Amino acid sequence: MRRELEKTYDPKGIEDKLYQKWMEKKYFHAEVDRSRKPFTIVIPPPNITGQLHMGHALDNTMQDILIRFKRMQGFNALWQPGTDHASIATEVKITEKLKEEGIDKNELGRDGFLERAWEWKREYGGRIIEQLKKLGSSCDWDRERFTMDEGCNKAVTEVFCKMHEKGWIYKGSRIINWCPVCNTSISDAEVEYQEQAGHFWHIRYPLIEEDGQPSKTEFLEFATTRPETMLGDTAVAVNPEDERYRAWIGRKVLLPILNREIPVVADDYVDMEFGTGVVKITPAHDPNDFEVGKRHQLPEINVMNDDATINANGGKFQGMDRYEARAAIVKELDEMGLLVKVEDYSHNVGTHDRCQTTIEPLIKKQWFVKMGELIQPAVQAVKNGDIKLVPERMEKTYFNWTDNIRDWCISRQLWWGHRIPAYYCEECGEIMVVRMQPKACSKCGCSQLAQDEDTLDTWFSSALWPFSTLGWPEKTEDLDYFYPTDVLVTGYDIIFFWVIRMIFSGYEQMKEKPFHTVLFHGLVRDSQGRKMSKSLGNGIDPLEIIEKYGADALRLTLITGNAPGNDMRFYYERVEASRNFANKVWNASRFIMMNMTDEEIEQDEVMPLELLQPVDKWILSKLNNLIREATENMENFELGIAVQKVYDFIWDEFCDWYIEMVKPRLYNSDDTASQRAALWTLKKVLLESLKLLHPYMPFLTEEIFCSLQSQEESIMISAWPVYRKEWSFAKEEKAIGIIKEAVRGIRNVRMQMNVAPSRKAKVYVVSEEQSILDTFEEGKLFFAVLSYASEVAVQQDKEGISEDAVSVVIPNATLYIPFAELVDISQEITRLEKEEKRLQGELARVNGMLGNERFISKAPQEKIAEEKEKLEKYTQMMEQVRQRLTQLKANG
RNA sequence: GGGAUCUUAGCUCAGCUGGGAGAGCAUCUGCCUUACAAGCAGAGGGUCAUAGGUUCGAGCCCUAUAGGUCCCACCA
Repeated sequence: MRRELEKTYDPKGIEDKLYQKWMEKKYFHAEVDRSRKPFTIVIPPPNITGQLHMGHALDNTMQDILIRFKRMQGFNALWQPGTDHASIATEVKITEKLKEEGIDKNELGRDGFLERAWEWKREYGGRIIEQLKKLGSSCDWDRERFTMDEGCNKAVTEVFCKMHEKGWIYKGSRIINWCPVCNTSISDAEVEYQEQAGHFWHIRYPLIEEDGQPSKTEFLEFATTRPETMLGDTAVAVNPEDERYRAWIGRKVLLPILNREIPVVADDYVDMEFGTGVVKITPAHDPNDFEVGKRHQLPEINVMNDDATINANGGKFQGMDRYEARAAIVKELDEMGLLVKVEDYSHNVGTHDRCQTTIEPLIKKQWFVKMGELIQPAVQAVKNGDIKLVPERMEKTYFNWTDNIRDWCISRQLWWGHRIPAYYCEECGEIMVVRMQPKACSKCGCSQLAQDEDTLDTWFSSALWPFSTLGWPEKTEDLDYFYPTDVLVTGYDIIFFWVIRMIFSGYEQMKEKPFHTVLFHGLVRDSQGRKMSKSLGNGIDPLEIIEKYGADALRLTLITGNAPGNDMRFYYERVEASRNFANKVWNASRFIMMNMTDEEIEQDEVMPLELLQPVDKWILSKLNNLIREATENMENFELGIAVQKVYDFIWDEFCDWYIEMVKPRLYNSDDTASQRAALWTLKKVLLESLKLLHPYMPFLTEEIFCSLQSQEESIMISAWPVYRKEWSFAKEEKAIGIIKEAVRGIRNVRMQMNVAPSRKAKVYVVSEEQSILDTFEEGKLFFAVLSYASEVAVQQDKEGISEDAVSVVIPNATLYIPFAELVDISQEITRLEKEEKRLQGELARVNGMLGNERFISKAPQEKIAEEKEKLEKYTQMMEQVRQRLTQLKANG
C-alpha cells in the first residue's frame, strides 16, 4: 500500500479518513476483560449547549494522550464519554430562544418547556461530540452517556433517597442566594463576587425614650450599602464590649418610615472598629444578620418578592424594584433628617456567575446536603495520598474549601433538570421522599399528591458521573471492572463544583475513591493573557485551527511548553511551529521511503546488531534513552516535558544528524550490507519515535506508520516502546559525540572565516589516541560530508600539514584545515587566544571546586569524579591550544 | 483579611529530587546541499525581580521586600 507522499504534509482528508478507520475497527471500544488491567478516564461532560472552545481542546487532548499512551502500553483503556444537561445554562439559553420566537416560558408551561428542551438536546447535544472527534479523541462512543438519561436519573434518585433516609439531605428554611433574573436559588459556589462602586449611606435611628416616644436628640448611627433592606430590620446590634453603647443594650430604637420599634441587641459579630460600631440587623436579607437573628430570636421579615420587588411588608414601597425603593427610602430618610451623609464606597457584590445579576439573599425553604460527615473521607483521601492532586499545590485550594465547608443547597427553581423525588400530601402536608411516585399518602392515605416543583443542582448528577456512567446503582460488570477510574483531567476552576463532590460521592456511594489522580490544567488565554470570552470577542475557535493547521498541530501546541495547572497563552506562531514539526516528521519519513523498495518497506527485516555501524548504534542508543525518559515523564504526567524530548530527538538527533550521517551510505550501492543496516536503522528508529509521538499527534503518526510498513494495521494498537539493554551503546554514544563536536568546530571556524560552503578543503585529524583515530576512520565517509572536507586524513602526527592550517581543538585531538590561500596568521592567533581564555575560565572553575576541601569531603563521589574528568579534558585541550599558539607565534 | 502562584534571552514560556542557564518565535550572517525554504548551517542576546540567609555549591530551599495574576472569605 505504498504511495508517493506529497512534499508537504496536508492533514486535510487524512484526519477524517483515519478517524473513520479507527471507528470502524472499534479501537476505541473497551469491554470487560479480566485478563487485562483496565485504565479508565471519565470525560468531564461538556454542556449540551456548548461549542468546543480552547479549554475543551486542551482538556480533551490531555485525556486522549493519556488514554492512547495506556492503550499502547497494553492496558484495557476506556475513555468514558458523555454530555451534561447543564440545567441553568441550558434553561437560560432555551428561554432566550423562546423569547426570540415571542413565546413566554411560563405560558408554555413546564411540560411544554421540557419538550422544547429535549428537542434542543436532540438538535445540539451531539454537536460538541462531533467536534471532539475532530480533535482525534479516542472515546468509546458506544458508551456515550447523558446526565439525564435513564441510568443517570436512576442514580440521582437513588442517591437522593439514600441520603435523605440517612438524614444527610434535608429541607430547611435558610438564607440562600437568590437570583431574581433566573428566578432560582443558587449554591454558594455559584456566587461570584465583583468589586463594584457603591455608596455608604449613614443613617440614624432614634432611641425610644422611657416614655415610649422617639427621642429627638439621641440616635444610633450606622452605615449601610443596602438601605432598602431596612424595611426588614428587626434589630440593631452593637458589640457587648463596646463602652459607647453599653447603656443602649436592651432598649429600643424606632425604625423610621415603618415606625416599628426594634431592640438593640449585643452580639460579638459586630466589629467595634468598623464604622460606628452599630449594625442594622435584617435577618431575612443578609446571611450574617440571619445568624444574629437566630441567636437573639428575632423575627425574620421578608420584604422582597422573587423578582426583587418590594412586597407587602414594605408598606408604601410595595411593588417597587429594589433599586427604586432604595432611592425612595434614601430620599425619605433625608427629608426626615435621618440621613447623616453619603459616602462613595467600593465593595464586593455577590453576583450570579451565569448572568451577573446581583444576588439577593432570601430566606427560602430549600433542600440541602449536610456536609459535615460526608466530606470527611474526601479530606482523608487527599491527606493520606489515596488521591493525588497534580500539581500538588492544588491540595491547598482543596483543603481551603473543605475546611470551610457549608451545607450544599441543591434545589433549583428550574424545570430543566432532575426533579426532586419528594411528594407532598395536599391533605395532611406529609412529605414523602421515595424512589417511585406514590399512589397515596403514607400517612393519611389520600391520593392528592404533588411532586416537589424544584429540580436539582446540575452538579448533583455530575458528582455521580464516575460510577453512574458505569451502570450504578445496578451492580454491573463494568462497574466492578472499571471502577475506580484512574485519572481525572480537569481545570482547576471546578475543584469545588465538581472534583470534591465526585470524591465524597464516590466514597459515600461506592465506598471507594472515584479516581487515584486528578490532573489539573490551567486556562487557555489569548496572546495578551486575557481570558477568552464571548463578550471580548477574543476567543479562538479550535475548529478553525484544526481546519487550517490540522488537529495534530493544535494538540502539540496545547501541550508543549506548559506545566500542569499553569495558564497558557495561545499564539498562532506556536501553532505554526507545531505544524512545521509535523511537516518535518512527514519529510523525514518521505526521505526514508524514497530510499527503500516496496519490499523493504513491507518486510520486517531482522537485523543482527553486529552488522550495525557505530552511528547506527549511536542513534539506537539515543532512542533507547529517549524511550526510558519520555515514558517516565508521561507516567509522572509531565506531558509537555515528554513531548519536548521526543520533538528534540526527532528533529535534532534523528533528522539533522543521523539522516545526514547516513546519506553517503544510502547513495553507495556498492556496499549493500552497510546500506541495509542504515535503512533498517532509519526505519526502526522512525517507527519507534512515531510510537512515542502518537499520543500527541495521532493522525500524522498513523498515516506514516501505515505507509512505512504493513505488518501492523494501526499504530494506536501497537506496543509502546520499552527500554532494552541491548540497545544501550555507551562506547558509540561517546565516539559519535566526539565526531559531532569536531563537525561543529569545523563548521564554526569556516563560518567565522567566511568560507563558502561550496569550497571544500582537506581535513586532518591528529590524535595520539588510537580509539579516536579509529572513530574517525570508521566515520570518515560522513565526517567528510558534514565537515565539507574534500578528503579526510586520520593520523598520529602532523606529518604533511602546512604551518598555516586552521586548527580546531577537541578533547584528545586537533583538527587541521589547510586552506589553499594563506590564512591571516594574526587572525588565527586571536581566535586561538579567545579559545585559550575560554578554557582558562573553565579550568579556573573546575580547579576552584576541586581545590575546595569542603567540596571534596562533602560532595557526592560521582560529582567529584565528573569534575576530575572535566579537569583532565580541559587541561588536555589547553595544552593543545597552547602548543598551537607557540607554534604559530614562532612562525609568525 | 487569608491563601496560592508568578517575576528566567526582545516576546511567550520550559527548567523533574540544589551540582556548569534551555526551547519556540523574533534578530543577524551564510546557504535553493537531489526529505523538508513550513528547510539547512552558524551567531548574538540572560547580575534567573530585589535584599538577606542555609549550603562545599542556589534559578531551584528559607526569610523579607516590590510588582503582577488568581482563589477563598467578606465588615454592616
